[in-house]
Amino acid sequence: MKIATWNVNSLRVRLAQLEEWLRRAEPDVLCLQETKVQDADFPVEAFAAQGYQVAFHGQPTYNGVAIAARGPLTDITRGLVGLEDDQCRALAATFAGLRVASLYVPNGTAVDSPRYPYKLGWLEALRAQSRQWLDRNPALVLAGDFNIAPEDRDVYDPSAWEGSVLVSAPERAAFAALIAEGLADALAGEGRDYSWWDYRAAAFRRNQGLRIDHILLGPPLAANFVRGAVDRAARAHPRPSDHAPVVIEVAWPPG
DNA sequence: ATGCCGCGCCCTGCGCGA
Repeated sequence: MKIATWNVNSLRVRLAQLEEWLRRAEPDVLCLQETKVQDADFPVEAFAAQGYQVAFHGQPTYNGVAIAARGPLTDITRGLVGLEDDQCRALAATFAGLRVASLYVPNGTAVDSPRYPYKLGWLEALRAQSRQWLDRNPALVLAGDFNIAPEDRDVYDPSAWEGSVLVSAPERAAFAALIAEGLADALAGEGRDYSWWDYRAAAFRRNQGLRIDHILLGPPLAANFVRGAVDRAARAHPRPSDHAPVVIEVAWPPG
């Protein structure tokens, strides 16, 4: 079972790349973020042509999440329980016995921005929602753009980033609280790599990146983790997203 | 210190991203 997540930074702009990438990477389930497409305009046929069923939760201009899978997606839910949010940032569905969530955690903008407490509140709602999901089905996958670099080794220049948004202590504490619910950061060990590089200042060429896109696994999936990696080739593509896909394999169903 | 780039949608400049 191949599980992937990719912040595409506009599905419309990246659709041809994504179609090519699906043929090459062959994920069984793919979580997308920053689709920036409202539901009426979602390119369902492009996915169907490659055998993928889709669920999506989008709005014009900003945000937008989706899940594509090689099989039926059931029990689709939008948003997070207990959180009023007019931004389309969370979508969950059940596929092949897995509970899969595609997540676009708010950026926060800066630690002194009004969007920063919104980010921390959003993360607390995600933690509470994850507790519920795990209690219902421990085969949980949280995949997406978390907009948090969990440790200094996930940052190309930790001293330059110290205390700023994406690395600040409260954000890292919120990430740790998610993990403490019983989730494993799939690429915390082997395969650990940056997942985002700024478009500006030739950041990708200079490998000035951050690891902010993550796949978190519930216990039965973490126990059957096989391998994982960041697909840097996608970031090297002409006119790329600023994020690269994260792809993992788990032995699922087990045995 | 700022912009460096890229996206969307219209204020084709500006907000936003990370």
